[in-house]
Amino acid sequence: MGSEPNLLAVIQSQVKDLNKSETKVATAILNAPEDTTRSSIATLAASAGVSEPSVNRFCKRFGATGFPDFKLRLARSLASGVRYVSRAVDFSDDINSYPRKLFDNAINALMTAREELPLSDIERAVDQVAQARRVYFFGLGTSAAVARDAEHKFFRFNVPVATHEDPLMLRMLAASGTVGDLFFFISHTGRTKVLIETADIVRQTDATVIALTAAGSPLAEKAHCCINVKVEEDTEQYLPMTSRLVQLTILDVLAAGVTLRRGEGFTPHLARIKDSVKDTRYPQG
Amino acid sequence: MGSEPNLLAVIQSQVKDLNKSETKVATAILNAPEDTTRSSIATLAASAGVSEPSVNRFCKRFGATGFPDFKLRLARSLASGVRYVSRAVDFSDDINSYPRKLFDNAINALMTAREELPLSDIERAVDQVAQARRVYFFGLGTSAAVARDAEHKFFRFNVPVATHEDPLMLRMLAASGTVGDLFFFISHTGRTKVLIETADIVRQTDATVIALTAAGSPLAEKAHCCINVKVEEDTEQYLPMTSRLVQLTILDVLAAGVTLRRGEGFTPHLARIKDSVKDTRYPQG
DNA sequence: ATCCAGTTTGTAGGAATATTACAAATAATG
DNA sequence: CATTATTTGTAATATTCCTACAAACTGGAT
Repeated sequence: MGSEPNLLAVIQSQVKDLNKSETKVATAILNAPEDTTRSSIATLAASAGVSEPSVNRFCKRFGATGFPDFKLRLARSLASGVRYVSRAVDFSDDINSYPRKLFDNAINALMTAREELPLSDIERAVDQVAQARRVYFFGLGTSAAVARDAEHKFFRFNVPVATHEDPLMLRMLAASGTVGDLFFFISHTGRTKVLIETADIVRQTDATVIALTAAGSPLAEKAHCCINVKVEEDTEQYLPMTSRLVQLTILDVLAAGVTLRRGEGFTPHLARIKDSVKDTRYPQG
Repeated sequence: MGSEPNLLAVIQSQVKDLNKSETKVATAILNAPEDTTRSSIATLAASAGVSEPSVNRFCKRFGATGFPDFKLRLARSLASGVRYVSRAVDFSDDINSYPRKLFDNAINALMTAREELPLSDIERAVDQVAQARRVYFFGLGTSAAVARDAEHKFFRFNVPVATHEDPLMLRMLAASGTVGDLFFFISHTGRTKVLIETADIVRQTDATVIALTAAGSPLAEKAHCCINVKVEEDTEQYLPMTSRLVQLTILDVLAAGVTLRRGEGFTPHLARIKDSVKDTRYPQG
């Protein structure tokens, strides 16, 4: 289920390589894409001033099996595609535009990630976490908050979890790793020296390394199991924000996976933890 | 661009009011919505175990002019990312379903929030943060990680920021507030006693209270300015995860807002901060 | 010019698909 | 248990779409 590129954009970009009647069809579609999804091949052919088979050929040229399939793809593009272009915030933006843009970007990132979920890696990671005797979540900078969040999530599974930011602590803990210890590294870039060095140290022990980071990065290479997060981000502009959202969601997925692995008998335990904070809140009213 | 309600959601919600054959059609579609968009009315009728006109009637019942139109609407719904209603993960899920569900929920929450962004509140909050002499981010439990993230984001604006979790610290800092101090509370429920009490103390000073929390909650009432996050969440099941994503994104929005407020002359400062961590990473490539 | 290969385009018929009218079956009501 | 309303399916019709093929272009080469 590969995330197809926006169909309208594709048509637009290839419009100059088309022959006469195909060009007519292309412009007709580009002028009224929404209408196109509702019209029959005859209608479109008429409004483009060509014959029906020309339209049909046009559709096939763009990867569709026929006109109905083409309409379907077009409809999909329109639904998602409007906000498809990840738009960077700039100084010409105002309150009416930049919040939307940022939300759009966030949604986009999650949608993209959803289409490319590395399910087998996730499954392996769930296994590791579920079996671990001890889990460390290591992340620095922006990822420190993500690691913190992970700690908050995973302590519920009756496994000792910890987060650290002190590089010396990281190294020492890494060196102390043994069978059953799991070191879970979180990094947007996968190029943070401290983390890579720490992972190196872990690899000299019998402990396990999991990385939630960019595919192909140095950190990813050190890991026994790597969950790839590829989020294209204008990391020049601001901070990595969308990748962080994806990371958090993937950690949610892992937590859910572990919960499922624990089985139904585990829910009372989770409920007890939840109940424990009840008295810290005012009751709903 | 009228945001039509998600077709699958509508079907799901009305499935119990349908008659026998319509129910068959509904379940067939809900089981394989993606396939449905590609299949003919005959195929769907067969897989649902009903006749073609039954399918046709079903389509019309849900506002379509006919089956092709229905497929189109369905395709749009699928593409718009809100894949399912809010489907809770349960113990019948496996690796092929629960990761998707969680991502769907996350995307859903962000899309809903995007439609209801409290722009004027955001603007006011940006003002407050931009002018503040000092900013405290207070959050407990899951929101502690969000507060941490906020700290990471906002220190860049040359304003002293801090996070704390110790209730005693919270109270003492609250009491020490003066004009120009900004206390930024983050809470999913808005009913955490410690935070509410702390906000109370702040209100006895000349400092300002901002809350990123649920509308109408006790905490929201204490705030000078409240950014409402209403995310319906089966908080019974697991943890508040989607609301946390929305909170994070809103904090991103605020950060962007402050950046814009600071103006273009501020970018070198941001660049300097970014450069400072360059040497902690291995270069790309 | 004009012939020829290659390409493009349209025509027409046929195949697939969807809709409608109506009748049979089922359920609901008195 | 009869009567009415509702639901469902059958069969014919209408629509939409696709394919094969022929006509019309195009751009060289003579």
